[in-house]
Amino acid sequence: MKIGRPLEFDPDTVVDAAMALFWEQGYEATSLQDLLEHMHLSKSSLYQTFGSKHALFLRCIDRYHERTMVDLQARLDGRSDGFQFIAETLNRVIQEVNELANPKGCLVTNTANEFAQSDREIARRVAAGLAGYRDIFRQAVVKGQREGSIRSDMTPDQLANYLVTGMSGLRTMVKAGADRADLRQAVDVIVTTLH
Amino acid sequence: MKIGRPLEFDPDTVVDAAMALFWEQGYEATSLQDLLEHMHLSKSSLYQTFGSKHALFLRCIDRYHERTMVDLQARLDGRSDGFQFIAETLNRVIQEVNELANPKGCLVTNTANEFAQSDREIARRVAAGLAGYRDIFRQAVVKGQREGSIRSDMTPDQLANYLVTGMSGLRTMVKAGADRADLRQAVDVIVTTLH
DNA sequence: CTTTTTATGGACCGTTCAGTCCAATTCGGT
DNA sequence: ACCGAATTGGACTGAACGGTCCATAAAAAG
Repeated sequence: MKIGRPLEFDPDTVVDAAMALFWEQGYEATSLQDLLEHMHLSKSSLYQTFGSKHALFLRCIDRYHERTMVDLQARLDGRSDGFQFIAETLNRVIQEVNELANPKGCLVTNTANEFAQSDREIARRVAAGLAGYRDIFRQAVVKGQREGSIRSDMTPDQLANYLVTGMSGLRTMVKAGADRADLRQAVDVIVTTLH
Repeated sequence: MKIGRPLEFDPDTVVDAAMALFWEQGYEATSLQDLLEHMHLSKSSLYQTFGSKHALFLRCIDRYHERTMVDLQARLDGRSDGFQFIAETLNRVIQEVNELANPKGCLVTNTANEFAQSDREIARRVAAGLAGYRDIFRQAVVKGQREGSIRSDMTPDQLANYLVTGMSGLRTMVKAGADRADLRQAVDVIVTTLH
């Protein structure tokens, strides 16, 4: 069995580069030119490996989702306090305001806002991404309720939907250029109302 | 003083048409071709009247902001109950899910998500738009606190930031294709926590 | 060293983009 | 009727878009 010339690049590495671009600029605003330069790939290699810009984008979303879920789950599992996990997760969104000049937000919610329901495959992935976030929050709420740090007069599902909504809202506020103080107030209310 | 040939169109009417397109599709996704067809204008007329696609967009945002603010203020003033106003405003966001196949959301928050801070003039208008929403909510909270229907252990500013965040989050959830039931739960929690 | 398999660079494609320009037209004022 | 001012349609522009294709290069297997 003959095997041809091997790839000169690591697929995961170049997908990471593409992901960073899409994350920062969105799908439409990221040109093939952009991608080729930052992935250090020739056009042929990109098309041979990924098929199309669209397919590459889907792959980036999948990778993003996978990574953020693993990260969130690890942070949740490695922490006894469900309430603290939630507070910390929301506060991380605010952190971006200082760290980046123009915050990238979350690839999933960015994509939700760019495409809405206009692309089936993308819509499916966005829905899956949101469902994942909701599930993480649900777990955290269950944990917090068991520990007594989160109110028990509302179901974990209710509070999970509430928290996903809150986090998405924060992301939009960050992109809209809201002051840190205003974001802080919003987070404070969300966190306070959990007790 | 001689006056030339008069315009064959009403500027306000054609701006409304452009606004609807930008609202539905976003700035980049709306081509000049699109605009010309829906505005029933020739290219020359558009450029002569508005200068550029970008300038037209700014004008659309201004018009949108002006109209929504007038509408919100009128609804707030014509209602004695601050709490009810807030509940109704949040519920209206959910309504879209049934009414439109793919919901348009809010032009201001859509724009925030599309451009973030990458365009100064747009960023300014987005910030102004959000500030307007926050002010409306602040008024409603003050009213509700006076009436006793809204908790008084938090300042109107705090709750206003909280509510703007919540509404923005709902908009993202709608675009992401969230179930009506899930949105309902999120709104219920937000509304409940106001008491 | 040859053959086979595959990657690669770069030329090329048709389309669409926002924007410019001008000749023809249309209307108000005199 | 005429003139001046302003609108209008349509041709045109250069650049950028995503995508295709092929000749060349390179490496692994025999």
